[in-house]
Amino acid sequence: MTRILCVAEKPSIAKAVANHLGGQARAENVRGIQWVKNYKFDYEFQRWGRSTVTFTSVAGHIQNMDFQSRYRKWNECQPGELFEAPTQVFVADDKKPISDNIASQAAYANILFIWTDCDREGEHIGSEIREIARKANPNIQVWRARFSNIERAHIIQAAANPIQLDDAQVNAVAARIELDLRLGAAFTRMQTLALQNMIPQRDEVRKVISYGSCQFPTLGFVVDRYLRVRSFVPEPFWYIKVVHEKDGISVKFTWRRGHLFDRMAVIIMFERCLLSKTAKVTKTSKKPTKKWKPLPLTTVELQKMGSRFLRMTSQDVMTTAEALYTKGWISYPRTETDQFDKGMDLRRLIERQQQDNRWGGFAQNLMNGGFSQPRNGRNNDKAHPPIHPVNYVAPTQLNDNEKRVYEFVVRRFLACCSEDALGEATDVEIEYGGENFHAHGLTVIARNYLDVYPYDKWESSQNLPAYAVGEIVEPKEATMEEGKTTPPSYLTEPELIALMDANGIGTDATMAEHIQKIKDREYVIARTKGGASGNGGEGSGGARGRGRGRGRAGRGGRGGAAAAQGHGAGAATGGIQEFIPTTLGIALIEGYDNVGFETSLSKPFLRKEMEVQMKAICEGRSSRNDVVQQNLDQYRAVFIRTTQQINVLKAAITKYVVQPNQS
DNA sequence: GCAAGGTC
Repeated sequence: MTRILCVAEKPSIAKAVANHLGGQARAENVRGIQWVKNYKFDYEFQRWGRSTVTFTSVAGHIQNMDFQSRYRKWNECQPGELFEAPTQVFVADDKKPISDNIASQAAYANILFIWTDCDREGEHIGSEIREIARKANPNIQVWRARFSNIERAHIIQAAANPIQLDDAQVNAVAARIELDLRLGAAFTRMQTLALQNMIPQRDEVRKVISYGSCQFPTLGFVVDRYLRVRSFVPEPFWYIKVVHEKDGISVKFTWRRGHLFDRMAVIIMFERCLLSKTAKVTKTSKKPTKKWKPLPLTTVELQKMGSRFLRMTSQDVMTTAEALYTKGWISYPRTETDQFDKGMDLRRLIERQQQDNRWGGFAQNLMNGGFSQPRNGRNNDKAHPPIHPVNYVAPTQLNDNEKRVYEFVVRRFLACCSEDALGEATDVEIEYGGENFHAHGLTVIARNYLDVYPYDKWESSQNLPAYAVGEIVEPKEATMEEGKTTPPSYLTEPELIALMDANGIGTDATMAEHIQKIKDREYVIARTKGGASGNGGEGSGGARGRGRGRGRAGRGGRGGAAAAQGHGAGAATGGIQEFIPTTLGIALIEGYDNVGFETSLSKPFLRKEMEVQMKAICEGRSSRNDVVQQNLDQYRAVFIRTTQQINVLKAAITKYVVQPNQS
């Protein structure tokens, strides 16, 4: 019989696929590592016939890249040498048992069948597995499975149609790995060595002043917003407000022009209104409207919603979601997919939620005919389904954070499987002294998904009285009002995540880590929005207190800080984190901006560009070597210019950190 | 003492 070694990217996939192919596959322990198992069974492959199978897994990347030993020591080479220093790829100590397991299993196998996730990183992990297996058994044949979910039929299909590893994708990732290492290490050492002794150290530990292609743009977003808040100058504006009373209802009409910054112009228009005495109804409409139910849950959305509604940092949300996943309560929490596969049995998952006393009744309604197929978003990573509950767990078995995240995941899932909320929108438009004004009313007719999803708000406004087109009305009140523009608020965590996502900074699984990193490095401090103290709010002292002063008023209620209330543990109020750069953070960004290269290291363009180039490698339009060399050349120029003009960077540090009161 | 990406 043919002997086949299958390797997945993580233990859960190995287990699930092995059970689909082998029935109750026998699980054997692997020496030196608890969570990886070897599943043994026989299977009739279309291509290879009756085979003896070992199905195992790795746990992410097995190999790491670093410089050769001499270049790992900070004082044995110049940071600039790291652009060319020889590197080596090796198995990290904690991955040895995994690597050894693959080697020993491969030694007896005829075929290596790779089952890593079907994304770029998965392809690279596949190549690492291939390398280890070939070292142990040079004759082994290598294949790869193409699968996008772990439904039985789909897996059987994938087992029957093996393909080859895509070396273009492998090379794209290899380029990223090398660039991140070289640029990260070179700039980090250069900055740290040049600037460290200018920064007051709070304790004995020498703080690293790190650079990374993701952490710096992340910091850049925070600083950018901070500077906009600081430089904000309020501007006065004027507008006209009209109130009419009918059937005992006072109807407020808003000006079509919104507001204008020219006071005289508004005065003239306002006087025309007053002169005309009456207004005429020009348009009325009453039509059904709806509020769409949410899309299936992705990782980015989970982190945004979590930091907005659950009183948790995105990092805590991710750690908690991972714990819920490993315990078997929710599906894999790292996914970009916002579409449920048509074949997926969603009803079975809803059924399990019927026993809960908070949303069980709602789940029951879905089972009794209320079910509606979830909407499809635009993203499908072809590796994982949207995040959803897989089993029911009682709140007593979970800790506080787990309770919140689980509740959110369940409510979101049930909302997805429910109907849109329905309402009726009424609109009335009047013409008054040559100006147009309108009033809008909403009546919610069926709350539907809103009943299980308190994170969305949609409420009836007052009912508008009936108006007829052509009707002449006499305003009860017409006033000219004054207002002023309000400053933006500091960047909040959900906003930062959205910016990172939109600019391709980090991946769904790493964005929270980058945010944590700029906190750890004391580039930013986090505090609770609107409140006095936040957690982690002990930065190097800098910006705190300086950004106060003006404009906390009138931030507008529309932001989203208004959380759901009174709907159980998950619907916490307030508690959003906002980020303020420290003096060090501002100095770094300003310093690089002043070095004056076309694209500052703090801007997201460079990371985006790297993404574009990786795609080019994947599509065969570019090569690994070209991309690496081209980027090294580009960054080397920035590096040289920065070291030559290190005084520019030092000046920024002096301005903000050394003498923060004299700016 | 350095990065970012997987995952436990």
